[in-house]
Amino acid sequence: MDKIPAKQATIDDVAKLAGVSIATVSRALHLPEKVSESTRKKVTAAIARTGYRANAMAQNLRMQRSKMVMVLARSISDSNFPGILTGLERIANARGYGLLIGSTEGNVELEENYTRFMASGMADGLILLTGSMPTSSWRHGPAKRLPPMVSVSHPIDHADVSYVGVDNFSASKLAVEYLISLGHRRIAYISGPQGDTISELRHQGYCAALANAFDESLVWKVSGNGTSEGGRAAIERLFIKDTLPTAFFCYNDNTAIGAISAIQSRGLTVPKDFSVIGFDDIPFASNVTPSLTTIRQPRSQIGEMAMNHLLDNLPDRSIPIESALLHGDLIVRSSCAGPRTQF
Amino acid sequence: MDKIPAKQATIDDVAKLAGVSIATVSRALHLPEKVSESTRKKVTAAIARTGYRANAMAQNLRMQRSKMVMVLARSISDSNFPGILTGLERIANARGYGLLIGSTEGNVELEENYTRFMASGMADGLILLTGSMPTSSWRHGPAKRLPPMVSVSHPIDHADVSYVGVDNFSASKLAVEYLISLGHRRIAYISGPQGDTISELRHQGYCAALANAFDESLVWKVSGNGTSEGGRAAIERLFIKDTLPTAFFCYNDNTAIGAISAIQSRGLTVPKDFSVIGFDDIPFASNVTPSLTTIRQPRSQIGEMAMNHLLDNLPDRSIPIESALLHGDLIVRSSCAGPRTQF
DNA sequence: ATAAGCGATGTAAACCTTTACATAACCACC
DNA sequence: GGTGGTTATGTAAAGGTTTACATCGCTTAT
Repeated sequence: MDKIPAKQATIDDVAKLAGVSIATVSRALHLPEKVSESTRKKVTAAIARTGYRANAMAQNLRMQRSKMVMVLARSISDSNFPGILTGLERIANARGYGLLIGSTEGNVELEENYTRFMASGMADGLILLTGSMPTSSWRHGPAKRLPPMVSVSHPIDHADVSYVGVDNFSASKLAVEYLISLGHRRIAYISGPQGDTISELRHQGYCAALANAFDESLVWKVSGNGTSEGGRAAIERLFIKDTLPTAFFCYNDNTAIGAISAIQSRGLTVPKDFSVIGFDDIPFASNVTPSLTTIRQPRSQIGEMAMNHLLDNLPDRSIPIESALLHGDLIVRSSCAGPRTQF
Repeated sequence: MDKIPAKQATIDDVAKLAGVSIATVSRALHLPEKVSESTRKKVTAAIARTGYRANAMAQNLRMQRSKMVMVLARSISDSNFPGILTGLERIANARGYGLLIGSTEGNVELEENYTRFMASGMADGLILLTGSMPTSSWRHGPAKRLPPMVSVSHPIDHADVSYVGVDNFSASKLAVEYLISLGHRRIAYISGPQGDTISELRHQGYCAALANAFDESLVWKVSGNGTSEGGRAAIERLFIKDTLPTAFFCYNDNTAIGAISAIQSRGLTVPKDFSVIGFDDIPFASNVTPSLTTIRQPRSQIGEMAMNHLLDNLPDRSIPIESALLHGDLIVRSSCAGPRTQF
C-alpha cells in the first residue's frame, strides 16, 4: 500500500518512477520488442506500483478515434433487440470496443441529437437498427461525414450500406411450405405495418411458397401492424366473412399471439380449428398456449456478424458493401396441425 | 456548397475564417455573453460555413470527463432490462450524456474487462444492474478509483451506494393482501433463485401480509429460480402432496407463467382451480391466457430516477447516498379469483 | 491630462497520449 | 581509429479543446 495518490497516475509518473522517458513507457506497452528486457521490467514494475491506466480520452484524441460503436435503434423494447444487442456486445467487447446505445423512438429530434453526437467523433462506427439512414446526414454538412455503417435486421432501401439480417423471403417460404405440407391450402398472411419492408419480403416468401405448390394459388393478405393487438384485430375482421382460411402465417410472433388469443376467445381451438405460425421466435413463443410454431431469427449471430463486419471495415473503409442473409430455422411447437376436416 | 473539406473543421479553421482567436470562438460557444454581438455573429457564420463540430475527445480530455455513463447489467435479455434502459437512456440523452452498455453474464473476466474500461476514464458514472459491486474495484489499486454509482433494481448488500428500485416488500404485501381479499388462506410463495436478495424481500412482504391478516399464518415457500421452467417445476413438485394451496404468489411473471402452464397441463384451470399472481408486469403478462394479474414495476421511471440521481451527483459527488423505493401497482387481470369451494 | 476601471480579445499552458526524428552507445569491419 | 550499422532511448510535436492571465482600447472620474 503506497501513499494513496490523489489522482490517477499518468504516463509521466510511471516514467519518472522507472527512470525512463515517457516514450519508452509508451513503447514498453505497445511495442515491447523495441524495448530492452531490463527497462521493460522496470516499467512494468512502475506501472504496477502506480496503478497506472492509460487515459483513454488522451489516447483517442491522439489516435483520432473513439473505440466506440454507436447502436441506433428505433425502440429498445423491440422483442428482437436484446438478442441482437447481446451479439453486438459480445463482439464489440472482445475486440476492445465500447457500445453506445441510442433509441430514436421514431423521433427526428432525438435522431438528430445522436447524429450530432456522432459528428463530434464519439463513435467510430454505426449500427443501424432503424431501417433508415440517420436524418441530418444529408441535411447538414456538404460531404456525408458519417462513419462506416452496417444496417441490421431492417434493410434500408436505396442506400448502399452493408446489411445483415435473416433471409426473410426464404424463411417465410419455409414457414408456408410447412403449413402446406400439413395439408393446408387456404393460408392467409397477416401482415405487419403498412409499407414495412420486412413485411413485404415475408409476403413475397409466402406468395412464392403458394405459387410453387399450387397451380392456382390463393393469395390472402390481412393487414396487421406487428403487435398482438393488430393480430387480434385482424382475426376479428376476418371472422365476419363466411369463407375462412385454415391456417395463418403471421408477420411476427406478437401478431401470431394476438391471432391465437382472438381465435381462442371465439371458443375455437389452435391448432385443431386453425393453425398459426409466427416469425421471430421471441423468448415467449415457447410459453404461450399452445406453444408457438415459428421461424427462429438467429439474433445473436446476426449481431455478431454485423459487428464483426463493421469493425473489419473500421481502419480504412476498404471492405466493399455487402449483405449477409442468415438462415432462419423452423421451430416446430404446437400451434400448427393438419386442417380441420372441412367446416 | 463550399469546397468540400477533406477533414472535419477544427476550432482553428473557424477562428481563421472569422478573423478572431480560438479563445474567442470557444467563448462564443460557451460564454456568449462575454463576446460582443458583432464577433459572435462572425463566429456563428464561420461555424455554419465550415460545418464545425467541437471534437468531443479533445473536450473530454481537457475537461477531464467523458460525458458517458456506463450501464453494467447481468444480462441484457432480462425482461426488466429494456424498460429500465429506456428510462436511463431518455434522461442521459436529455442531459447530454451517452450510454455505454455492458453485460457481464455473471462472468468475472467480462466484468474486469469493463472495470478496466472504466478505470481508463471512459465513463463518468456507473449504473449497476448486477446486484454487486464491480469486481476488481478493491482488488486493484489502493484507493477505490470508481466513479459515482447508482445501483438499480438489484439492491447491493453491505455497500454504501445509492439505490433505486421498486419497493419489493410493500408491493409483495399488496399482492398477497389482494389474494387474501379474494378469500384465499392457503397461499404459497414460489421463490426466486436461492439467496436472491429480491426474492427474500418479496418473501418478507408475503409473510407480513399473512401475519397481518391471520392470527395463525401458514408460511409456504416453494423454491423456484426465476424462470418459467422453475415455476413449472415448482408446481410439479408441489402436486405430489395431498394438501395444496389455493393461490400462488410468484417471485416474478416468468415463474407465474410457468406455474400457470404446469397447472393447465394437469387439466386444471386458472383462476378457477388456482389463483396465480406474478411480479414485474413484463410486456407479455397481458398476452398469456389467462392474462396475468401482477405487480407492475415502474421500469422507465426507475431508470429515469436512477439516471437523474447519478447525474446530479457527477460534478462533485456531493449528494449523499440515498435510496428511492418506488411504488409498485397492482395490475388486476384474470389469473386470480376466489378460492375453489373446497376440494 | 492622467489614473482607474471595464469590456473585449488574444496568448499560451494544460489535459495525456503516440510517434517521427534525433541522439547515443556499442559493435564489427576495414 | 575511423566508418557504418544496429539497437535502445530521449526530445518534441501534434492531436483539439478550455481557460487563467495578460493586453489593449475606451470611458469616466479626478
